[in-house]
Amino acid sequence: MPELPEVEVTRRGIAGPLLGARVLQARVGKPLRWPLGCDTGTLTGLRVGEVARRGKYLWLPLSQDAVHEAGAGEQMPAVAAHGGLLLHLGMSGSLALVHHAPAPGPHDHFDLVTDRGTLRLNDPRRFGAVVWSSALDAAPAAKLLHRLGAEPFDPALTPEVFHARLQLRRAPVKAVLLAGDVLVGAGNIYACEALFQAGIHPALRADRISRPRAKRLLAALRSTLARALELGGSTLRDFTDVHGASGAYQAEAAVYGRAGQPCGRCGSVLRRLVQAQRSTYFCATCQRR
DNA sequence: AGTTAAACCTGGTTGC
DNA sequence: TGCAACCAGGTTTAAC
Repeated sequence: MPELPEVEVTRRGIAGPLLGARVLQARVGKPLRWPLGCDTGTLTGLRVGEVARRGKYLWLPLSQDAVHEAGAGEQMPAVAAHGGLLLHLGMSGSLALVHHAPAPGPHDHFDLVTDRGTLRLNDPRRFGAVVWSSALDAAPAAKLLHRLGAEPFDPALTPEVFHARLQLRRAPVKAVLLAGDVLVGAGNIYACEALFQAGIHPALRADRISRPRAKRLLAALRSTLARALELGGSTLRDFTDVHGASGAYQAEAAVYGRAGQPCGRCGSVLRRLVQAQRSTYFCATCQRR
């Protein structure tokens, strides 16, 4: 489900409302990809900082108040707890922010109850994750983030840098994009769409992409992700923003999920192939090796 | 070292 | 209608 646009839509939906919110309680449901890594009680009383995104991960900073609020005689930890939650929406996850949360449904696997509302993770397939980490650059968060490639809109990712990184890879360009270690954010939908827009065959080896074509691919990735963000992401089945609204990009997809339909540019029948265990959709006429 | 399968889950759709 | 097979926005881990 969630690729960079969906995760960023989610981040924008929760960052403002949750900034400065106090955690009243946390609840975990069925197991997700990894255990939370702390007792739910550890989160109680902490305040939420500025929610950030790295790739498809969200980071919710949580820290003790600067002001010591404990009354005399109350037990306080010697060192104030601070850290945060690293969240991933996996394949089918979405976050909702509601003021009066109903009883959790069968797929609601994490609640962060705050004085500004309840942040609830719904994730039928449970490939998502909510993991406590003492800092973004400490384990376990650092271990999960360190392999990630460049942010697609990072100005430091120039066409020259992108091309140079692709030159090091012999795998099909589609597989390299999905791996996320050159550039993060593009998942199956947007990798297919960007390759179509750039006119590049998905099976082309990454190291066979010329400098001009790499430049065109980077531009296509950026415009595809930016357009999806404008439309609130894509909703195939599960994804909604924090208010429950669906994305609209899927209706604009030129190739994704359209095998058997005519290409909107040339009229050829769009095709599907499997790469790295994922479906790739493409136009064999418009996309050249 | 670098690329490719297997694994984690649930549920909707397709086809016999 | 029932049931099996296949498919789905991801990514770590193990195996060639």
